[in-house]
Amino acid sequence: MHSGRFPLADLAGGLDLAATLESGQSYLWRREDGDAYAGDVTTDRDLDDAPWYYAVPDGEVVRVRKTEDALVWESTEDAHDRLVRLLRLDDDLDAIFADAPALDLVDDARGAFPGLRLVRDPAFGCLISFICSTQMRVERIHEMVSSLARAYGDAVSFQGETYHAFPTPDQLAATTEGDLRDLGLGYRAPYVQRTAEMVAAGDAHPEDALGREYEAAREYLTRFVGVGDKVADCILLFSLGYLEAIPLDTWMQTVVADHYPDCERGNYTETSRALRERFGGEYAGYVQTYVFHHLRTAE
DNA sequence: TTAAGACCTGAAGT
DNA sequence: AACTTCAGGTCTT
Repeated sequence: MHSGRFPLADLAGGLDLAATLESGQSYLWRREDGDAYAGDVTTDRDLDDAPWYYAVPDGEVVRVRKTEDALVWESTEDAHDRLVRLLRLDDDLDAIFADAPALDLVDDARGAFPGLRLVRDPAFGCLISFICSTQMRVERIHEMVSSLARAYGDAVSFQGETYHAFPTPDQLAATTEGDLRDLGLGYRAPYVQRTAEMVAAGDAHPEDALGREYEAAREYLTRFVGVGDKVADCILLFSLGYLEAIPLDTWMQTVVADHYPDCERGNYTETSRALRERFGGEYAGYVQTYVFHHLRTAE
C-alpha cells in the first residue's frame, strides 16, 4: 500500500474536495459513506467528518480524504503525480481569479466556493459519462456510471475491498443496446454502445481532440454518437484541459438570460463566444464552473 | 441552415 | 392515487 499527503498550505487557493467531486463535473469518483450523492451539492463545510472518496483510474485504486491540514491519499501505487493531474492540484486559484473579470456574479460564486477546483478526468470515462448526462440529474448519472463499472469493469481489490474500474472501450463495445437499456441508460444506450465501438475500433478517440484550436476540438468531439456541443464542451473542460470551454446548458442559458442578455446570439456557437469573452476568455470555463455551482446551490 | 418532436426513466410536483 | 413535468441535450426529419 502506498500513501502520502499534500499539505493544504501548498495548494494555492485551497481545496474544497466535496464541492470538487460532488458537483457534477466528475463521475470518476465515489464517496465511501452511505450518504454519497444524496442529491444536494455538498461542500467541505457541510461535513462533520471528512469522508473518503475513491476512484480506479487505469486499474489502480486511489482513495483521498481531507484532514485538518492536508489532503491525504492511499493507493495501490504511488499516486502523487496522478492526483496532481486528476484534481488539478497545481492550479493556482488565486492567480486564475486575479485575472477573472470583475463581475458581481463571479465574486459571489468565488466567495461561496473557495477551493472548488476543476478536475481532469480520464477521457474515455468522461466521454461516456457525459453522453449519459443528457436530461439526467447528477445523482442518477452517478448511478448509471457505477452500474456500468459494476457490470462491465475490471474488479480490483485493495485493503480487502473490491472496487470496479470504469469499463474499457473494448468492454463497452462488446455490450448490446439491450444490455445497456436493462442497466437503465434509456435512449442513451445505443449512443454509449456505438461511441464505445468507435473508440474500440480505433476510428476516433476523445484525446485526438488535443492539440486542436478550441472550437475545432469541440467540432471534432461531436463525431461521437450522443455528443453535441454541450457535451463536447464538458469533455474539453473536465478532461482535456480546455479551460476556456463553457458548457452552455439550461443553467448557463438562464444565467445569460438573467444576467448577460446582451450575450444571447440565438445559437450555441455565437452565444458561447460572447459569454466566453464576458467571463475573461482563457479561464472562462473555470469561472463558469463556479457560477454554475453557486446558482445550483442557491436553490 | 434552422426548427419542431421524439426520446428512456424515475423522482418530484399537482 | 393517477397524471404531468422535468432533468447539466442530441438526433432526426
